[in-house]
Amino acid sequence: MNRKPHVTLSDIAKQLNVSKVTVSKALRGHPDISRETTRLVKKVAEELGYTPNFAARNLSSRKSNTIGVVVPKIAHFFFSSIIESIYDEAFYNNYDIALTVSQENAEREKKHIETLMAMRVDGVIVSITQETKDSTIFEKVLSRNVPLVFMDRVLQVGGTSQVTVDDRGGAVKAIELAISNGYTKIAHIGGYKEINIGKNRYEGFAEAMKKHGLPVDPDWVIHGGFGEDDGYQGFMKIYKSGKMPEFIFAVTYPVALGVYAAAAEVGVRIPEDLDIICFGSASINKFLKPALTYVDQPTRTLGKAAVDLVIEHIGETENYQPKLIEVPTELVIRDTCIKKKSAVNAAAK
Amino acid sequence: MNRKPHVTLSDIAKQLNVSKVTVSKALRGHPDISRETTRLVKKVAEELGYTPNFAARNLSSRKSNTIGVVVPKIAHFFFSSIIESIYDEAFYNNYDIALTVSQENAEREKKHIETLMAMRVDGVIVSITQETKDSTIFEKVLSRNVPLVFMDRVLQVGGTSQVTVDDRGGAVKAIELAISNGYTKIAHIGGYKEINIGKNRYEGFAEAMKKHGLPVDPDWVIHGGFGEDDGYQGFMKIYKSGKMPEFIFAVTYPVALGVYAAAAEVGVRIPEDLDIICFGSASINKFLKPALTYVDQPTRTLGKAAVDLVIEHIGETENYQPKLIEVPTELVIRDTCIKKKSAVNAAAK
DNA sequence: GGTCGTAACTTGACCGGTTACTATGATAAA
DNA sequence: TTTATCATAGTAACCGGTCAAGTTACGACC
Repeated sequence: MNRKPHVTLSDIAKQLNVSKVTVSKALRGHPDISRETTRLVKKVAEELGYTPNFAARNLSSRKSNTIGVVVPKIAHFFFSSIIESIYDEAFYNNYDIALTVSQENAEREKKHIETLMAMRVDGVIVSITQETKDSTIFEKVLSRNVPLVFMDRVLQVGGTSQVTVDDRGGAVKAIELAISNGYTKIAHIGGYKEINIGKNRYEGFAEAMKKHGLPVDPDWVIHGGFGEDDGYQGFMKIYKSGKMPEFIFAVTYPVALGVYAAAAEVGVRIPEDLDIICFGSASINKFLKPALTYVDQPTRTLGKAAVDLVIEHIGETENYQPKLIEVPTELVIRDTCIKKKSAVNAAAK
Repeated sequence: MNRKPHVTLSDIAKQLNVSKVTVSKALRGHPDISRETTRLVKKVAEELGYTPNFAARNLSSRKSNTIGVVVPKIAHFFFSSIIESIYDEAFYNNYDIALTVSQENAEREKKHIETLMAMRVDGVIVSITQETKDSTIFEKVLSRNVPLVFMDRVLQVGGTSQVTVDDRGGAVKAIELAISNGYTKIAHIGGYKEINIGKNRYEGFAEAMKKHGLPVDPDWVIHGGFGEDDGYQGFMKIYKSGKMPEFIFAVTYPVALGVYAAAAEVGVRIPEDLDIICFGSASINKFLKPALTYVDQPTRTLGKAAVDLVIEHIGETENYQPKLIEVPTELVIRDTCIKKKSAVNAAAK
């Protein structure tokens, strides 16, 4: 296999005795060039095995036709399905995606965003890490006039658009379902309060409790991360406190799984001894026993909306108005968060 | 927010009254430039908020420092965890990753590879789709002298390196475990035979059966895809045939899940009525009831090996020797594929 | 004093496209 | 016949870097 330098526009031009501009225009279907010439150019390009050089194209046209994406995790249903929808929507709109994964690490997130800037992506979609606090890197993106859209996990930075889930409303729905099923001793294993999804889900929980005149026991409100281990630890903390709630509202699906694991370990039965509901789901939920009742987040809608939003902003050369899109949630009833058995009689509610 | 054109090397150069080459070299830590000048350049670069332009860099240096990756799926544990390890290893070696997802669609796969070529990625890692048959696009990659490494799912194309799993050996281990547990009526819900993982797992199955003098019933060997639905259909096909095996060897984890779903639907209990083992796992396996006993594929090893291999090939300017790496599997025992309880019951079935 | 080596820069070309103008011949309008 | 217009194509500059090959100043060495 001998080194075959890449075919360029000039190679095609030489072959046809035209200028490279003609070739460039022909390949892009520019009306300047006649049907016949265009046909010839395309034919020769094919024969020679021409492959455009994106670096050259991006450099001279000052756009990359690429949207940068930064997500905290990839091996989780929520994000991987969002990513699939982002790819689909970008593909449909003829954009490329530059995907990066921060692994819930703020420093890595910053590096990735710098790389995306260096790639001169036309826009950026970010779902921040659990630990992201510093907004300077995002302000830098904005100051460069690069459209920035936060998705699901957002940071308050002026001028950015957001696509979020109705976390507060979803949490209220979840708690009200629990209450309507006769539960009063309700705990919440939540995420960090510093991040919107943690904060809003907690607030929805608190709001619903208050509205129904139920006390919120501080020992029954745990704040931590969004992973399985956080759920495990959260449960154990509550368990060891000695007083058990009847019901847990978990901030994410992995957290709920952590609760399952911990409960199994200490012999607490779900849903008999402890019932549960959570935010988000996974493709395997139907195989879980008991399958979790959950607040569904429409991942496809989220991804599509985020892409559409950046593209819209890319179109607007001048000062665009940031948009805040909030997509509604839906309760999906499965095997948990069912009518409380011992309280069936007292279900005069 | 007013349009602020990007800061370039020349901007920094002007400010310091040096040439842009000096700036370029300084930023790269080239020994040509004095400590003092380098310090100054970096300081001004920082002040001005310089961000390199990768397109320009790639164009003039003729390399992108990027590895292209094409996978068929992303929302599945196997691939998403491989991808995480690919990112980690690339990050460690200072390479960027351009990730694309073919969605098991050969045409899309081809398009993605063309995009990667246009990006002039330094190397490509591919896990082909279920339906990929045509190898011309891959030959095109090779003819361009771009290192190509197939990962897990491979196509036989001369000159490519491969990182695969010991599918055949893993299948043999799985079947022998079943046999040692007393099973003789063993079915296989397999993948397409045209693709290595489907072919080799099937062959391992057949080899083990033959070795132990067990018959392979053609009705008990199903070939299809690698998804949950394929498992569901596969089970139903066997179930409707009227004669049930005691044991199923599923080609992938999702296929096994499909079997779970189908079995539950028709009231076949796992593992009592029908026992099962599969290739691959998922993070939620421990929550599955019964948790699947499986042939573990070391995803982190796969991803890392693939990246190391491309990088190695990128290093070698001249004709490199393709390498075939096969990583071993391991049996992980959980709740299925356990000792057969009663040969009488099973036989009476 | 002349030659050489070296540290520290600079010059100019080039990577492979795109873009804004310019040029040419043919045809239509005046 | 002259001028305006249009369809087609060409020219030259530029995008923001990198690379190879100079250039300059200065001390060392014989």
